[in-house]
Amino acid sequence: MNKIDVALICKALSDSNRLEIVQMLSDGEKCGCKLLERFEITQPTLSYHMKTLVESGLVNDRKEGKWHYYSLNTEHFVQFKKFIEALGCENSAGETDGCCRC
Amino acid sequence: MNKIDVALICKALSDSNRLEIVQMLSDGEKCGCKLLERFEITQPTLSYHMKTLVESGLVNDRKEGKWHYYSLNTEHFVQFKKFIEALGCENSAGETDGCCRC
DNA sequence: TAAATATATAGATGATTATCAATGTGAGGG
DNA sequence: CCCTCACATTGATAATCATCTATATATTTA
Repeated sequence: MNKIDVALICKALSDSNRLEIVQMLSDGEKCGCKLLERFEITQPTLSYHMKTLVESGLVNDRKEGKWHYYSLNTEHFVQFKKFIEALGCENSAGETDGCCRC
Repeated sequence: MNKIDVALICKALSDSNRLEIVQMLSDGEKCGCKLLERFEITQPTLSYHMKTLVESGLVNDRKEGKWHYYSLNTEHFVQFKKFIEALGCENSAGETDGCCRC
């Protein structure tokens, strides 16, 4: 995962509605209409946010009948977390113990 | 640290220039002119990005003579990492072992 | 087949973003 | 006291964002 991918995910998480959607999905997959109930936004706006999340790679979209089930893309999410975890940690070759100061 | 703070930090990290600045600062504090050397942007644009980072709480700004020294706000950064680490982890009360599946 | 439901798309709008050139400010040096 | 250097601010601009209303599409149900 490179800088561009991470920046895209950060952009996806830079809206508090979308952050809350991700929190809700951590509990397991949910369909769009269930998500919509929890927000004070219109259906097209939710659709727009879900598109943003899916395109960032953070969320999966599974269609079943007339429903869309959204879930976290765990693989991608873990990679993102690793990048953020490493960010802000000195990784210079000069370190003798192989550990950063964070 | 609440959702609004996290969304603000994510917004600050949603630009690959700023992501790279944070990477550079992980190596220790740097002055603006040193940072500027590494990018293909003008000085006002760097100034704008640094303001964004400082206002997100992620970066400290220390003035010394005519220089500005920027460094990571470790405390804030650690809190952000904790939030992201917890995000996407089920924390429901039903869990018996107190651990999430991530 | 017609109605209802879940979602997407199109088009509009006001707000915000990233960027620049030009200029202002404050500190040091000759 | 002027000049230079590091940085901020202003004003402009083109692009993107978040949101809405209106409408289209696809699927299930009566």
